[in-house]
Amino acid sequence: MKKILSSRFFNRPTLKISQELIGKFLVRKIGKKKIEGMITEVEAYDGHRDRASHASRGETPRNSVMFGGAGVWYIYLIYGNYLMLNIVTHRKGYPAAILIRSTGVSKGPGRLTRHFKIDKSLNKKIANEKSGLWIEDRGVKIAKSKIKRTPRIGVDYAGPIWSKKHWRFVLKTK
DNA sequence: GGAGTGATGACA
DNA sequence: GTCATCACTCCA
Repeated sequence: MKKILSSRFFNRPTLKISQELIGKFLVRKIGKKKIEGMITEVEAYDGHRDRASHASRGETPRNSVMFGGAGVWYIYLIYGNYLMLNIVTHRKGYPAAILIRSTGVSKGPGRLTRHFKIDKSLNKKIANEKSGLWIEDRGVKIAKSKIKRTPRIGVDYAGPIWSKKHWRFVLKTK
């Protein structure tokens, strides 16, 4: 069983999707070559009230894609070196996205984008075969007990209320 | 523990 | 135009 996740899948509450993304497959296609890996770690950024989210300061040229429709990539540069890969969720007008932090074949969000040869040209593109970057359901079932929830990484600046929310989802290795 | 790195956003 | 900040990684 193999099914590409469509915008319908992503047009739902962010935290619910975050949990379901664990065990799905990230697929990158460049020409005839495919790079793929199972998603093992994600973080949710949900709504304009989330102080850790780029959307907390309102809409800007960079984050405008978060305010748009679901199932679209949000890619941006951080610390002058690393690109972050996010998938936009929730309905149009509600700013939310999920940061894909890790797959089985790469550790860390900056390493992930490098491994999958993701660049800024994919920003604002729809996650499907046409754009060359998408997410698939391959029928892998992950029990809820196998998913660990922790606070998000690197968001202390957002203050205790938001930095302590358990919006990071990680696949337990054993 | 600390440097590197450059786009972005806030402010003037 | 300036300036501080940052959803990270690497090396010590």
